[in-house]
Formats: sequence, C-alpha cells, structure tokens
Amino acid sequence: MTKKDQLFSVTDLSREFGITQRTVRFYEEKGLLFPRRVGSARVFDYRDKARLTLILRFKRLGFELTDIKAYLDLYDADSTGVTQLKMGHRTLTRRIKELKSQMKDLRLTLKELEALKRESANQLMELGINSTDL
Amino acid sequence: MTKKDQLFSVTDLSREFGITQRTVRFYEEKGLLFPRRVGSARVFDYRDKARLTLILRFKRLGFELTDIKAYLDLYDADSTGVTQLKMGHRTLTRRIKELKSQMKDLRLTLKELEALKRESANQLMELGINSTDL
DNA sequence: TATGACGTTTACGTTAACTTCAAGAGCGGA
DNA sequence: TCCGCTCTTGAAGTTAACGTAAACGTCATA
Repeated sequence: MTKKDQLFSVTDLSREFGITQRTVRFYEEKGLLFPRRVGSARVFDYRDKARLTLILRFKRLGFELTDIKAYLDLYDADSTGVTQLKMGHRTLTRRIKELKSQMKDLRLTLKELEALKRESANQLMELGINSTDL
Repeated sequence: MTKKDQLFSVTDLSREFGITQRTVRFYEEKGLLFPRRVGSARVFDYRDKARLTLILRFKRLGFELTDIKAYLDLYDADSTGVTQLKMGHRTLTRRIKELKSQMKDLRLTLKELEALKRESANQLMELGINSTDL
C-alpha cells in the first residue's frame, strides 16, 4: 500500500517521463490530467501517472491530444471499460488505415523523387560532372 | 507564338491550378512568383505558369516553400542550370533519405498499432463481443 | 537575512501555409 | 449614376503542442 500512497510534484513527473514541466501543466490545461491541489501546487498520484503513461504512449503512436482526451474521458465515464474497448478498437482501425494510406503515398513520392534524382544525375553526367563529387 | 503571348489573371491561375486566389498572391509575397503589373493588377505569362507548375510539384513532394524558393532563385541566377542541377541533386538525396527514415518509423508504428488492435479484439472476445460488430 | 530551489499564473511567441475578413479601387454596362 | 464584377491590400485567424518570459510566492537552510 505504500506505492499507491506516493505523491508527486510537477517536477517529479517531468523528470520521470522526460518531458518539461510546462508540458505537464499544458496537459492539465487541455483536460488530460487533473491533479489534486495542495494550496496552489499540483499534486499527482499513481492514477495520474498511469494516465500520463497512456497519453505519452498514444502520442508516440501519432494520435492528437484531443483524440487522446476523448479516449481517456470514456475511460473515466465507463468503469467497465467496454465502451472504451469498443472505441479503442475503432480508433485503432481507423488510425491503421490512415497510416497505411500514408505509407502508400510515401512509396509513390519516393519513387518519383528517385526518378528525378536519376534524371539529374544523368544531366550532370552529360556535363561531365560526376554526381558522386557533390 | 500565340500561346507564349497569352496572359493570365490571378483568377485564371487559381482556376487552372486549383488553388485560391489568395494563395497565388501569397506565393508572390513569398517571392516565389513575380508577375508583371498592369496598374495594380497582376498579370502572368507562360513563364509564371511554368514556375507555378514547379512550385506545386515540389510542394506535393513534400518540400517547404522556402526550399522551393531557394531552388527557383538558383534557376533564375544561373542560366546554365548547372548550379541548379547540383543543388537539386543534393536536395533530392537528402529528401529521399528523410522519407526512407519516415517509412521506417511508419512501419514500426504500424506494427505496434496492429498489436494493440489484436489485443483489444481479444479482450472484446472475452466479453463475448464480436469485434466485427463494431 | 539572504540565497536558491521549487512552485505558481498570465499571456504572448513559435512554425507553416494558408484562409477569412474587411474595406476599397476601378471599370464596363444599362 | 448606380450596379455588379474583378481586382487590390492589410490584418487577423487557424492548427498543434508546447516554449518562453515576466513577475511573484514559499520554504529550508546557511
């Protein structure tokens, strides 16, 4: 029971998660975190840490803060977690689709760029300039 | 010689290229285009159109406007095109490298998302909910 | 008592590429 | 002369995720 009783400051969290203090406060502004207050100072507990872990994880996966908030709000509203699971599944599916489409675009763009590169290399050759000299 | 003598208004270009009029003017502000003036009205010719084509093409390939400007400025300065070619080749190489790294990131993220999706599908299964019903 | 560490708030700045808005000039036609 | 159309300009707003700075409070310690 000792771990669950531990409390943390903004500085603690920022160190532990490798983010700035401003970021922690910003997340509160945006409704992603809601620490208790002791006087005016923010005080976080293990639940806040769990939330922050989730926030950063989904951020890394390319979700926007507003989406993450929507997701976490559900988690708060539905203790069973079913709604959250359903939504999570849909969100994941959608995001995966987005990323796949993005991959496709990337591949096409890459092709085009490489064609251009070959072209410019050829033109340089014709001028007697070796493209490895650049 | 008739085609080369044709002149165009902001409206003409915006229609032809599918961008807004404000965007055409914006590109001039940024030094990407420099149409002649008749009174205060902008007048574009075939060269301006060629530039705009290049601008939009490189934009589509993910280049920033400042980079595109730098590139086009070289084109104006060096009529032989050699400098332009050299720079173009370097720029392309760099951009290709960026995109490849981006592809790698995407692949990893995609993997992780798909793992999460499988996980959430399993959890839904355990609750007797078919994930195809979502 | 002074210093430094740590905490707070408010609010403007950053970046890119525009978009939107407001206001006005100029011109041809009925 | 008024209408409508096209063109202009400058300024402010948009989006995301914070960064940065000012100006202040509080507490422990030397």
